[in-house]
Amino acid sequence: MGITKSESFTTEQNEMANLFKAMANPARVAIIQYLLKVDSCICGDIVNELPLAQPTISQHLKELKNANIIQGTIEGKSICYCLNKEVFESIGRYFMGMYIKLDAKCC
Amino acid sequence: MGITKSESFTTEQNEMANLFKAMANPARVAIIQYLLKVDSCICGDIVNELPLAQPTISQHLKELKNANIIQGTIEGKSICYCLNKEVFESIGRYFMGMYIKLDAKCC
DNA sequence: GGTTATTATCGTAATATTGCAATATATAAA
DNA sequence: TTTATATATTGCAATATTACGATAATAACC
Repeated sequence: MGITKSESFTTEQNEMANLFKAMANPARVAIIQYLLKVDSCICGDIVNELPLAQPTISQHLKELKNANIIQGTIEGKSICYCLNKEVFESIGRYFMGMYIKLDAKCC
Repeated sequence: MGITKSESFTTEQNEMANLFKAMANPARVAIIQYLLKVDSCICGDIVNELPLAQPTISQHLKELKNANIIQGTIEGKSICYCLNKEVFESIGRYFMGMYIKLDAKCC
């Protein structure tokens, strides 16, 4: 055992879990916050900003890109990264929708 | 290494990461969705609903409770679980706030 | 007390994640 | 074409997560 039983759950449940997993690390939260502040930047900027090695940052950027949270555009010899606006809107709606649906009646 | 360098990041960044981590698993997403549907239930109901063993469900409930996503109240020999409304409001606001801050200008 | 029902904990095996050094790749500049 | 710059990939060690069987803890009921 030790492996998540993904096949036992719906595609939507797995997609939500993967989206949260992409944000479930302080370095990736910091990258998202930094991108929110500067709008867009190159990988090297983040390496200078965070106390992590370049390969580590590169790996985190890859995971954020796989989850469609950020996008990267080649610009000469560097790559320009920025946040994907739609993702944050849809996550926000997901949670606000839950909040509205939620009854105050609890145990 | 292999350990997350939590001490290198802010308390807020670690708290957000931990909150996402608590939801970064399809079983826990399914538990949250089930609780949204039924308002409240006991552990045994979730064991019947999901294809996971009782100790596994119990462990997932513990993690959700640690993250303050759910709360459990002792009711006789069983425990009644329900969602914490405030958490979903605050996460929703976090993302909607990001969406509003986000400029359309990307790379 | 003894029994049953419900949930939690312990121990463990399998797998996933994190971080980095070393190295590879790609593009621009000289 | 060599050199410098920027990012990605590989390989690995340390640690974390996932799932479950066995077992413990707790509370109601007789």
